[in-house]
Amino acid sequence: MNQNVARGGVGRRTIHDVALAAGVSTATVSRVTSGNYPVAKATRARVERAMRELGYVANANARALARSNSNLIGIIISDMVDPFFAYVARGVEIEASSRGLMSLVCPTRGAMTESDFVDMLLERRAALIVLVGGAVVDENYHQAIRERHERLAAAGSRLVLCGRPGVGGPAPVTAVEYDNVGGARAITDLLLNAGHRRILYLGGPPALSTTRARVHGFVSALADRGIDQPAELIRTGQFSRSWAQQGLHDALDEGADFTAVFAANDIAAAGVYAAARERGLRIPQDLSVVGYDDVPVARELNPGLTTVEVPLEALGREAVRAGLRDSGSSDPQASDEPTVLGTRVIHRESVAAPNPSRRPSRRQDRPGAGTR
Amino acid sequence: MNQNVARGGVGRRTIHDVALAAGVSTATVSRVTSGNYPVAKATRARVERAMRELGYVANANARALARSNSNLIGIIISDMVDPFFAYVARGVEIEASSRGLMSLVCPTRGAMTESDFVDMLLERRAALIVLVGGAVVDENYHQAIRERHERLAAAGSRLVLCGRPGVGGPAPVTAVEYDNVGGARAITDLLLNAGHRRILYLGGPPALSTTRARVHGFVSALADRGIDQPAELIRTGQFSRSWAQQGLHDALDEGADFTAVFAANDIAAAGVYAAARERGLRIPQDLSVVGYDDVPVARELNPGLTTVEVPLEALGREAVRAGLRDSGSSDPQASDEPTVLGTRVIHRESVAAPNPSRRPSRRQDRPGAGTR
DNA sequence: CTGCTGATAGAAAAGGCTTACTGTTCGAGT
DNA sequence: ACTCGAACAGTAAGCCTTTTCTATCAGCAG
Repeated sequence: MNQNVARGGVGRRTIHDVALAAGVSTATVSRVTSGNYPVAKATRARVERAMRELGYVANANARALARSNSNLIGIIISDMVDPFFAYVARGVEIEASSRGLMSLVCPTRGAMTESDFVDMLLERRAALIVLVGGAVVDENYHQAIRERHERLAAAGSRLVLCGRPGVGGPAPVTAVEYDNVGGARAITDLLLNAGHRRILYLGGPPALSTTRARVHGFVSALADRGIDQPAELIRTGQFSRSWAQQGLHDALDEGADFTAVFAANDIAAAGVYAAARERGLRIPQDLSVVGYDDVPVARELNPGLTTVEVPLEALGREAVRAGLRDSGSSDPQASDEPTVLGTRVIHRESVAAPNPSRRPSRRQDRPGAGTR
Repeated sequence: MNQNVARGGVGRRTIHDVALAAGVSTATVSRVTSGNYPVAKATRARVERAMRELGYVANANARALARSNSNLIGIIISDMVDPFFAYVARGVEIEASSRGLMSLVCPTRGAMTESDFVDMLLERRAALIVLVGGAVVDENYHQAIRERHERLAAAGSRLVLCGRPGVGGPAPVTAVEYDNVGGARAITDLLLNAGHRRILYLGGPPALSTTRARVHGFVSALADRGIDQPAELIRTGQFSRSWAQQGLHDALDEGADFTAVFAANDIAAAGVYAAARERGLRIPQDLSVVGYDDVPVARELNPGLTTVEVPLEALGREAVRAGLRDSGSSDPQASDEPTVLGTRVIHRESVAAPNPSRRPSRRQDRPGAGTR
């Protein structure tokens, strides 16, 4: 065997070593590894043998430089321990790794912003960047997304929006969404059908597209029954458990009148459960509660939380499919209409008919009483 | 301004453009961006201005190639939606991004194996690879880890073990662990102090180092009180909720005699709760339950789960600190002793004194009865 | 026998950044 | 006034692959 020493790298073989060992040029080796150019059968075999014997593994960085495109896919999420994002990220990862792409997860909860991460991914020439989760859709939104999209396109990266509004126009940005309005409407109907008329909507950042859509579905379901939702029964803030917990306490302290709570998501619902327990309110006898997302905690809550299932993992998978789809066809219209995935109601035990004898009220219920 | 067109890339500026615009050589620009070589103040300012004006962003792939080391850090975990791993990964990510490294998450639950990912990370010249979670420690373990370690070291990558046994020897592999034995012992003592003598250990893959250590802590705490744990009360299998749920049903069906359950982790504990509810067993009156890890679900279970807190995020952070620590000092002994993080018991409401009148028994309790 | 075509394979030029070397400048020491 | 060395900046050789041309070779039609 050709015992030439590896140059460069730290003791690693390069395409050069393989070429020498196989008695071909580096170009041929490259053609064998990338497989997108004809190589004679015998030659291919020799090259493959040399690669095996030398334990050759291509330098992905050199490849990325030469191709000016890396096989990396950036997943920009808010927080990787939040199950909503974890499941979407998993979907992205599954679809990515099935195509040989590696997933860079970029949580914006820490010191880095979405924009920092986009820059870093740009430097890396990531193949695809998936922006996950709701966004603040103000007058700058479309402009900002479009600019980002163009900047990325110029560098050969693709952008896909996942769970936030698409951006149309002459060069639409690929988007994959799920049905927030429909889901909210469906679960509100469920509450309505159980007899509730005064429902507290609790949680979610007010400016976030997700919140807007859910609230919209909620309010319009009520409106369809001729119910006018009072402003004091829509309390937005954050998606967190602690915010919702405090939120329920506040609403009760202020004497708000409601028999059910629509928590902005399941995590918030957990906060509602906690506060209800602290108030000695039984779910669902004294208070019905519904959530959104159907993340695993929904089933661990006691009683089980009735909620809206969001196809989180499918959302992630679909995002990379859509993002990579039109790689071949140069037809920009292909990605014009955003994909939207359906949601469905998951029935558990947290909803019952309103209890006329016992309604949530001011602090006369001693707090901290526990479940019993 | 110098309006030279960007060469190469797709419309992007290169270090060359910046050099031209600033009237310096590319070497100088490089020195400004990397900051590891003195540059006169005025020159630096000019270069920085040029970069800003051109919107220059370095090509990370070219840099990685030239430096033969990318600013990537691989996190090899079993599953990104499992909170145990999600929290560790978050710790890694936080520490990584504070050093300008990006995190590649590599879940081995899918089609890829740990070894596949290691290869891919090798191709990329990842700066650090963190292997998270317990491992099957058989006769090959040390050998395999050591080999992997050497292969990585040869390519300039570092390896750190996180939550699995370290590998000593002449060139020890950096490891960061947490105290499984001590934690298990402590929470077993808590059960013992509450009066329990017959405790079922439930869950966790039998061969996994994590399971071994937890069971060891459990058994030795019992032994310290002169209790000999019968084999039928150690039931290992998987960490999953569903496995544990079925496991409790099986144990009960087989008439096993116990008053408390030590679930291998909190997720398994959730399964125990579910099965207990299906059996009409009240926690903690009829059955005490403890878990391990203290992931968020522990607090949502009702009653709150008494468990062992594992500093998951700190574990991840410490792993990258330790892995990157001895970059400077070439002293290999620096990482000899694995770091081990402490655990502590979190008291909630799932433990009570054993109930003499009511003990878990065969199927006479009608299943599916719910909580009420 | 000549010129052409198709299938392969090689040479060499990117691709963008880092860094060892090699200057150059300028102030300080003598 | 002269040498020395610090401080800074430029030159150019990498780092490893990909890919565009170009060359070679067989086989074949004319």
